[in-house]
Amino acid sequence: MNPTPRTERVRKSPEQVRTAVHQAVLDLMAAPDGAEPTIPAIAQRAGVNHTSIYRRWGSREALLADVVTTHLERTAPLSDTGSLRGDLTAWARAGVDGIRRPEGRVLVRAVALSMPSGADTWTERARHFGRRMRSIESIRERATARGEHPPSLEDILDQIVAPFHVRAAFGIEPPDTGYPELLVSRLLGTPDTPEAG
Amino acid sequence: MNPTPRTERVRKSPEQVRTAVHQAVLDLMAAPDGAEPTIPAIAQRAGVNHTSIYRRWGSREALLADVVTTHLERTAPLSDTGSLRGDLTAWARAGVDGIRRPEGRVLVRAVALSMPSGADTWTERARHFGRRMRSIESIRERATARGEHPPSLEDILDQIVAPFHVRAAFGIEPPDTGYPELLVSRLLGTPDTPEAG
DNA sequence: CCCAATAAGCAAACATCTGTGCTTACGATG
DNA sequence: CATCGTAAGCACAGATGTTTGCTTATTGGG
Repeated sequence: MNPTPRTERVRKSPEQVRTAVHQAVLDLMAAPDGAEPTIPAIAQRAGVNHTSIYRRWGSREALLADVVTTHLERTAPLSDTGSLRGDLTAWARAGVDGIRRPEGRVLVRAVALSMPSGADTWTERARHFGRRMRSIESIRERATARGEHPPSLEDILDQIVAPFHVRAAFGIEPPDTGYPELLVSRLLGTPDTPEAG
Repeated sequence: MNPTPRTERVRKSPEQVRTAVHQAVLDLMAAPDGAEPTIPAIAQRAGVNHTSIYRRWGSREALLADVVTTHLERTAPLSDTGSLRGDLTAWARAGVDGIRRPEGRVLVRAVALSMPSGADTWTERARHFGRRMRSIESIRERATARGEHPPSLEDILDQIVAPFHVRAAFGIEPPDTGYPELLVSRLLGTPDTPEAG
């Protein structure tokens, strides 16, 4: 008896769950409706039980933060080009590629969505954002070590990072040629001329 | 008999509901926890039944969009200073005041939150954003009418608007002196020198 | 003054999201 | 091969958000 083979329920390993969930998040966020995915929706898409997600990550914010850090660091291995200008341009070029293709746009939006909205909010948000700015900081540090004088983090934020976030958030395509170079030149001055500021 | 006076349930007029709900949205978004307010929460705060909100606005996005357009146009009567530089500086100064005080930060965040996340998303988002950029466009138009040659909308977006949105979204305070002038000078060049672009 | 249209309030159904206790598969260790 | 710790799956409960049918106060027009 028991002709019904109980179920072909195959249990995924923790690593499989992690992978499947990450992919599901990226897929859902890249989907045309582009809404913030819910935990149950992610679970279904990933083919795992939603309780696994709740127990492992606890909140959607934490999950998104995990996805972001994982894939951001994978996507941007931080090219060390040997010059401040080169590093910044590379960063910006990665950003352009990022917001031009859906799967990259996703990450930029995910950064915004993974912002903590709970209790201590403002300082917490700033700290969280600081974590995302580490790649920029390391670019500055390398420049300083080389004896260059990089602009302040704030100036880089305003002139390089901000345009990407706004465009990703609002769906505005960047110019298709020379945009990274344009942004960097605004910040550092044109390659030939001395700095303007 | 009937000693219990049934209830002193006073019904609000449509206009009262509208006002109370708008104010509740602004209050809740300015609150320290800064989370996206839910419809029931808004209703309770406003002292109205939540069904009234559902029936009238239909979705939180629509409600936020309504709040934004109403208060944005009230807050920024668009000072016409007589020069492109003056207008842009005034706009930026309003932006600084905006993200420095909670009740203003609210509007900047609300713009982001009121972005449509539904069906046609990207074009829809862009259109929605375009609506928010009208004030900038009118600044450009006035400048053109005066014979000035204003920068492209895109350049203004990147260099003036973007920094505000990013800072509002991530909780980063702007420099407390000269920030509007700094941004405008980057875009137009310093007042004394000729344009740098 | 009366009447019809509009929209607020109420209650209850409905859907969805969040969290908990328990069982059980998997993998590591001895 | 036996045992144990970890974490996935399941069922269900509780909280929260969304929607609908109905009643009734308010408003404006005849």
